[in-house]
Amino acid sequence: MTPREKIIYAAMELFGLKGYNSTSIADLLSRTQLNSGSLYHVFPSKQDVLIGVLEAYRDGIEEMLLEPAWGQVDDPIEKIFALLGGYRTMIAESDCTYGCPIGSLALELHEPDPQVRDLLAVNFENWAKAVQRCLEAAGPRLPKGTDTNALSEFVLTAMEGGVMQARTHRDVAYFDRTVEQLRAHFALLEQAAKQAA
Amino acid sequence: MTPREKIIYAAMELFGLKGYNSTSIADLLSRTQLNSGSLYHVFPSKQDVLIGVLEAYRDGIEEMLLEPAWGQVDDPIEKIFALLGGYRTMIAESDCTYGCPIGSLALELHEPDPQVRDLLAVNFENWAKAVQRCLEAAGPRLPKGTDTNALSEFVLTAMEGGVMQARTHRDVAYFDRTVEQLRAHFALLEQAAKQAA
DNA sequence: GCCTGTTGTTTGAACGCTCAATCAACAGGC
DNA sequence: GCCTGTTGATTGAGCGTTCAAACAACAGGC
Repeated sequence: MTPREKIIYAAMELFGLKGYNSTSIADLLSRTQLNSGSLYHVFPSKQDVLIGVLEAYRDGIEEMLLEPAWGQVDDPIEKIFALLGGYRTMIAESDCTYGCPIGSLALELHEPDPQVRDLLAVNFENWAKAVQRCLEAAGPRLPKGTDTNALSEFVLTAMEGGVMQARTHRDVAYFDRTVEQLRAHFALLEQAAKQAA
Repeated sequence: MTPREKIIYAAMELFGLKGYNSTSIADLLSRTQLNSGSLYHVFPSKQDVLIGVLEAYRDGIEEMLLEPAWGQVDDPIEKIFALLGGYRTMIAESDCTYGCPIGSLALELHEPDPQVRDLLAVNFENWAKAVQRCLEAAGPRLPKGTDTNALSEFVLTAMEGGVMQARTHRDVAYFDRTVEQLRAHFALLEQAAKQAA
């Protein structure tokens, strides 16, 4: 494991746990057992660590997020809810302290550099696109002319909002109810598509 | 205007603009033209300022948020979208840097004191309850047995997720599409209620 | 096999600065 | 004279970052 990997790995954990601003370089050093010079040899600044983390999320979405969730799911719409189920697991396993790392950073960083903001946006975009592919695969089960882009963004919206409420109340039930509402929405869409056919 | 009011007012602005951690006491002092001793005479710690802010949001939801949005709206379901319209205005007027103050704080503070967490939760709860009253007022327009509590939380979820994406992409359209999807959901619900009748 | 020069990496003390918080001194009304 | 509220320089911890020095690994010449 290279120093670079060590740092990224530790930063992913700590940024998620304490946030970016509240994670000090000293935190990263004690977690990785590196010295400050070594860290700064690899990353010229703290923000570069953040960029590295966001790139890692961007490049790892398939194997870190999608593949684990979709291992044994074929139905395209169930894949969407399997993805949400992955988040539910994270919330429950963390005693409801889990927050989507991208969403948390997006709200914590109020005036991010363009490079950072773009990476946040790209991460959201890739997530939504993965959902959109599922929606396209569902084909005629959704009403003709469905805006799959807008609907995929809506799924992301529901996930982020549900995670936020679950963490604030320290209660997964808030996430569960959000997912339940989304399920109802999909049920209504499928029903409408069937009636039109 | 008492020092206390000055501080709360300035803190509401600055916490929203830069976040809690990135707002220094010095920022509050220069904004209010107070001295540090005066501030600490009113608020024993920075966290107490935060608590004051959250209490102000809690106590001011009617006149600061609901009344302005509902001034000329009677239809209960349109009241919900008028409320969302208020957020749309804030987003647009701020060049898409606006974030719901409660949501931003909820995600920025990773290990908040119980008192702070409770205040965040209460603010969410009151917001959702206001929406829920609209849903109840809509009566038979929604399907019989609709879980108005869960649906009101879903509206909050949509607002928060939409605001988050709009700010991250610096583009109101993301918020608009979220609201559009929510409108579609309500249309389907109303249609289902009508068919059942 | 041995020395020498080079390159890339690691070390960790130190730096300058900002932060939240303090407190002895003071002012003005009653 | 007392008391409530204000002043603003001061404190000390913690922050991100720097840098001269040490070190390891290797290549080439002899």
